[in-house]
Amino acid sequence: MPPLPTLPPPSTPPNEKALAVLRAAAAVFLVHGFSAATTDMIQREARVSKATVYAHYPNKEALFIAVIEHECARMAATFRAIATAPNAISASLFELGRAYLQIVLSPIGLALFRVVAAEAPRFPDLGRSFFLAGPQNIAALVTSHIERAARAGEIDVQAVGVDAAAALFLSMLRGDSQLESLTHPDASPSAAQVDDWVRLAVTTFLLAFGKRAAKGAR
Amino acid sequence: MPPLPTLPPPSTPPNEKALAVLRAAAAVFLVHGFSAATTDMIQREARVSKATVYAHYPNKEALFIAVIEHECARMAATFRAIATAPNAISASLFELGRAYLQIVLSPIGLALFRVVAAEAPRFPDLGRSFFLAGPQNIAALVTSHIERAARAGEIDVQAVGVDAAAALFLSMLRGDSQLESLTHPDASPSAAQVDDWVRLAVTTFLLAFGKRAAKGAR
DNA sequence: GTCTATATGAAGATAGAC
DNA sequence: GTCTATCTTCATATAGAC
Repeated sequence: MPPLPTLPPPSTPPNEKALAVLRAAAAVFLVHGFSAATTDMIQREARVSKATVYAHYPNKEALFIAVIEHECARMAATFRAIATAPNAISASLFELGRAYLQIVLSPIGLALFRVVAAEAPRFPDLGRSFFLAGPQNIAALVTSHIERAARAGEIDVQAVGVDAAAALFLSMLRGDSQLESLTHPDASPSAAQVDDWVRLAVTTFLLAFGKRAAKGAR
Repeated sequence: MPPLPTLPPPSTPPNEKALAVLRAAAAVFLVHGFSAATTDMIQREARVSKATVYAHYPNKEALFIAVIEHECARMAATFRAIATAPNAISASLFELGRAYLQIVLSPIGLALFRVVAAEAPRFPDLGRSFFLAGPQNIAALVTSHIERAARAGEIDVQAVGVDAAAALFLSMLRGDSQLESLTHPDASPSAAQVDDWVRLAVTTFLLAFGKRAAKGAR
């Protein structure tokens, strides 16, 4: 009897310990930033010896880069999931906006932004990765949604163009909410507060680009 | 309501060396952030001995706090200068917006934002100081400008309120420009690019809140 | 690959002369 | 107040056994 083939480890089997290191590193780097984080913290958080950390990553910088790239990929996957979700076709600006803001204002979203903004001068590639995985990704989503709405005659964005309209919508969403959350780390915004922000952005967007009926009816 | 205390003047003794230390510390902290900055760098930059640094500031944290408070106070002063400038009464949204964006996107403005965002969890007071000195300050300015325009019948912001309208205008201004500058530290936006961003925000603001003639005339 | 133990350097902060 | 010299601690990274 041939031996039952043990389930072959997937192509790139991240070693169990290697994964523990990466997860621990994420936790530590996202809380303390690059410089204040120490390999000791990571080693302890991963319940692993210091040598094990260096067995999988050549140095602290490489580990940091791996962490941020990993988080960016997760963020990108989240946005792709929104894009391909069954309700995507009927997704309103409001739903899209709320999904975006919930990610941006989540503890991980804020921490990632803090770290990337702070370390972009030192790690320029990470700044670009973050921009592509997050803002760029969601902007493409919103743009296509706006394009559809424009073709359907629901809105008119000729004054600024589709891309700018999408960017402005996202800017209005992020604007104050992200700034307040970044500078007031104690207070986490409530779900109701988030909804208020989204409504405000949607209202203003439609005032600017909605068909005149919406405004004239007032 | 207790009177808003003006930011307490940073305890800067008129001492020549103390000022050199503070200026050097600003240069170092704004470039490297708190943790990566070392007192050696500051000492060297100030052309002063290490003991002199500690003669004026009890430790690295206190020096950092002094630096950030000082920069926030400078920023607040800049905005107050805009407010009281002779041309303030005739200042258009465009001029106000450009002044704001030039400060936000300046090397110091970006560096200050990076550092404050990164260190706000560790130094919550600095987050608050920054918010009051910068966004809050300029928002008050824009709000009063919008209020005047609304009373003059040039715009109608009843749909969202004056405060929200001001916040949205500033959010549209900052939005993409600040995000791109933060994540792409190599490329500094040109003056023309800045003007484009301001025009875009003003255009959209007027589309949303301008009297219908502006929109109907299109 | 994983551990314990350690080398090596640098950081924050101080002592003591002037 | 200011300097030179130094103390102490701790960080990154490695050596060598298993």
